[in-house]
Amino acid sequence: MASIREVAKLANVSPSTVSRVINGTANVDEEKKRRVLKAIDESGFTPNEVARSLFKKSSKTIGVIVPSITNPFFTEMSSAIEKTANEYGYRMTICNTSGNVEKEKNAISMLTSMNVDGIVITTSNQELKKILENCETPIVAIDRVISKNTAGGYIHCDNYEGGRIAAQHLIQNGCKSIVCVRGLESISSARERYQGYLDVCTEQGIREQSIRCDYSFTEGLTMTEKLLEEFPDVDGIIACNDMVAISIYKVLCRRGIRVPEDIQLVGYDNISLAHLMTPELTTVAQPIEKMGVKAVKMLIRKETKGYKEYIFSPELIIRETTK
Amino acid sequence: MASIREVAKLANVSPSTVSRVINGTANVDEEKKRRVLKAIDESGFTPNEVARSLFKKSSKTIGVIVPSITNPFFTEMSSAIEKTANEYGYRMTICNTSGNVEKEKNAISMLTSMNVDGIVITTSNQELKKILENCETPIVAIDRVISKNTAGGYIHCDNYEGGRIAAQHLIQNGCKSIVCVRGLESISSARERYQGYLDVCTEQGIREQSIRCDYSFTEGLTMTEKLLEEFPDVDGIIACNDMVAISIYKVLCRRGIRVPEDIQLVGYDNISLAHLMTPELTTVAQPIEKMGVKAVKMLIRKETKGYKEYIFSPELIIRETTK
DNA sequence: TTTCCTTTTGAAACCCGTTTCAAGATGTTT
DNA sequence: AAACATCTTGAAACGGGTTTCAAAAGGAAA
Repeated sequence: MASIREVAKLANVSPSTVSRVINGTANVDEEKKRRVLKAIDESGFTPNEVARSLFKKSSKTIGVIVPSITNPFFTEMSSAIEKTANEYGYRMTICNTSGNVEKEKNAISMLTSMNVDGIVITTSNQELKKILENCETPIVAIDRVISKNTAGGYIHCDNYEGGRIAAQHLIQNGCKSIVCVRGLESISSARERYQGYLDVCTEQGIREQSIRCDYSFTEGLTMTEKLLEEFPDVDGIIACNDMVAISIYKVLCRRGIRVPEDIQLVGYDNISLAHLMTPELTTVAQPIEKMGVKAVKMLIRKETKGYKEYIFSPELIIRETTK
Repeated sequence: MASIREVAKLANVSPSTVSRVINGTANVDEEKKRRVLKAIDESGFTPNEVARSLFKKSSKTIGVIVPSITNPFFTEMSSAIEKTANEYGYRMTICNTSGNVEKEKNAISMLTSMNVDGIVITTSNQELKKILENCETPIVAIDRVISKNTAGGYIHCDNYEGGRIAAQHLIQNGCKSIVCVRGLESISSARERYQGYLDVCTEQGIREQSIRCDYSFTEGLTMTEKLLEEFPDVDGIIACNDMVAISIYKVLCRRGIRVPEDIQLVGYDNISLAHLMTPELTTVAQPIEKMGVKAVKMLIRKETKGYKEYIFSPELIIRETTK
């Protein structure tokens, strides 16, 4: 691979001049510029990004740390991040952690030592609080809060309101026995959604019924079985996310339970699959793309000094799994 | 951020010694080693990966270039790649190209100038042939071939056989009017699958019927409408992938057409959603994970000198959308 | 023609971890 | 005690762009 010094030799100028031609950082004599461009072309030179970022302390990269790269919520978010990053001349690199603290720590130190210009992270581990506070790289937490007022940004959608919306919708639709398939207690967004559901229940004098479930569809499957056993009179289910809603639907269907006639079902997130599945899934939409876009903008504009919170509003999308 | 020279000063040794302690590349006096470790701990030093990879010409990273990061086939593949890469002490960075040649070229030059240790690419653009041939970084094409015998590896699943399997299954199940929703002509894997379908049709004296469709579910939706208009007597559909199969199912369902009673449907890929959807999707499985794992192994073991082809076998997974 | 200002240019330092090389230290053999 | 082998260690060079700084060159004003 040709280096800038070889190009310089070919064009009979100094490396500095070549650098100036490449980056347009200073005026260069037209004749020399032509020679340099010719030399670059002939040698097939491409500037070495590593050397560049070593000096610049910037790699024009946004790092994304997520608990799963197969979960559509995160891929749709990452997709938006990547697209936006590209628009601003940045790349994206994804790290998958499976929610594992060690992997998260690794990912952070890896990304910072790669000179990424910003990190978007979705995590629930309180342990990371100190690390993130001492991290010089701009960081925004997305979807899940690590700790309010920790340095960095926090982008989320009003989960409490989302939980309320879902519960209210089912009650309005005549449900008397609503079960909330709540996410893990450790996940802030899941706790908030549950709280929204709970408050509506107490306000309306409806019994609280819930069951815990992580965000995977395998667990969605087994938890639905358990749910039906524990709450045989259930007529409305709020799922912790759309993937789980899909698996709940599968089990109900298998059991011959009709949706929405016997049980009404509402998901959460509005991933594109919610619209694509049959029947189409009623769900509480989060503006997934907008959240990703906002995260990138905050990072690039360096709006993460101190603590910056940005809250989006959820929206109920009524489709076919509720009346 | 502390540098190795600061650590050296703190520990009262030379930077070389610090480097040797970090990497265990040479014996270091126990007492000095202790001082160095103490200094590292106190200063919170982490080696700068950029400087490291500048010298080493390796970033311990595998680059992945895919046409979409929301398509489950690619995310499941990337997930396997990431997991395997991690096991070998490598990271993964994903580039999304939307099938755009310019973005693909950019991604390649970006990744090589980042000193990635290997590239996994899924592309159909013949234009890249020369670039890939001249690329010093090990490359493996996955799923789609760029050109046989081009330098690098090529990992795929026998698509011709997959097309045959799907067609044979439908014929055995009594289908008389089978429509192949074939993928884009530009995509080698799609061409091969179609060829498999076609050959079975001629062998069995069945009429060839097909319609083109890209791998997005939006097009899947509109193409199904067109399909039903053009082939009103259709009783079997082979989809170019599972996502399209899901959208085909949606349209059929909407029209009141029963699956599998009126029309039998077989997908392709066996993404995890195929199992999760209701009804469960009969599909031709590709060993997505194994393909990803193999790609990483080939790259890390530097088995890509010359041309290395590795073919997996497809497998019919009979579920609920066929009789 | 001299002086001053502006522009262009290359040498060298810089970013920071790694490695080579040779010197210094320690130990062993004869 | 001399000669030799082995280990430990730091100085310096390296990788490849970028930037600073000062010199050189060109142009304009006096």
